[in-house]
Amino acid sequence: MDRFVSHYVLRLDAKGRVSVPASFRAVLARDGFDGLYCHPALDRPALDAGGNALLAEIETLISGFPPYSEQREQFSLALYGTSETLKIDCEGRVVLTDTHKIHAGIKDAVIFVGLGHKLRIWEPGRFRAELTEATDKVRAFKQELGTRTAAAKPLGARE
Amino acid sequence: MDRFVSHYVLRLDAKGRVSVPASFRAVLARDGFDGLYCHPALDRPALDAGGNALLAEIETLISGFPPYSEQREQFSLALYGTSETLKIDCEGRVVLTDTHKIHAGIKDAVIFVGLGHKLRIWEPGRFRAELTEATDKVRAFKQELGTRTAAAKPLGARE
DNA sequence: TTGACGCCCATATCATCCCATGATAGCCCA
DNA sequence: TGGGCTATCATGGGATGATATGGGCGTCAA
Repeated sequence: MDRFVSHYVLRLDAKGRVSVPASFRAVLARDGFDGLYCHPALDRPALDAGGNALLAEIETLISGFPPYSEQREQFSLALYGTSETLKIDCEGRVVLTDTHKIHAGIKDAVIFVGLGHKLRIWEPGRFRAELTEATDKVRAFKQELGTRTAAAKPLGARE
Repeated sequence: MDRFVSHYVLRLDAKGRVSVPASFRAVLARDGFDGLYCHPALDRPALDAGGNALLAEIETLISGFPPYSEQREQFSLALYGTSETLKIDCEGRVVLTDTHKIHAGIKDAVIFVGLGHKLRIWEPGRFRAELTEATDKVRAFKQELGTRTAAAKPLGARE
């Protein structure tokens, strides 16, 4: 498997360490990235993390703005400036920074959520709220898609 | 055969394992996917499962939204974040996660239903209810189609 | 010194692997 | 055509290994 899939609840130990799920470590290893690149999500109380695929996405986003433009500076700061490359110890654990933990409201447990090319780290309670909301919206969108498809032309999306 | 067809009732054993029907395993093998990709169906108490064909469908859907867009984030979360790649042991069995079993109301038996490019996993009782309802709708639609067809031209739509 | 961090080892739980058994269906041969 | 054999498949249980997690110790820097 070459993408981050599924979600896992993991607990922080007394030293603040948390295991990165084995399947995610496997994706990172395949991606060729040593460590875990991590930054606060732009508009959520969560952390985005990943490897080279995430870095490439960020690079693409930033290079889309003209050099020295205000937006480029701001996105560089928000994405590069606040990020960390966490080391993964030989048991597969990382230590989140205090800044990141505060941003996501993380105390003694986290949820790692696979989003395909990257993963997201949540405080478990907040994740459940987010998931409910996303599920509702996706469901509504699917209904709309279904009725539209039936009435007009197919969109290429089946089912 | 390169698609999932027919349906099979299988029972979970004491460890929660359930055999994937041999014919479905054959389709997965031909598809080149190792394991069984599985996620909760968006608007039904059932699970959608499959291999590369299903993943490709999801990938196509998600990549249709721009990076960092709200919809992309929600679809990634609802589809990738809630999915699992189940391993198939050498006897052809998988273990469903508790979350998935709860979503589908699965206890000690399941029914695997082929849907062509993917398959769906139901608790048998709920499947029968769904089947009854679907049959009624199809029958009504067919009647409607018949009267319309008699008056005008055929639509080419099957089923 | 003290605290943070990296490295090492210990352990319990759970998943995976491996082998065994019973049932069924398809095949071969008389 | 009928009977027996065999391959395939679903199912069951024990053993082994991986993984998450906890804690000890040394090192480096403030």
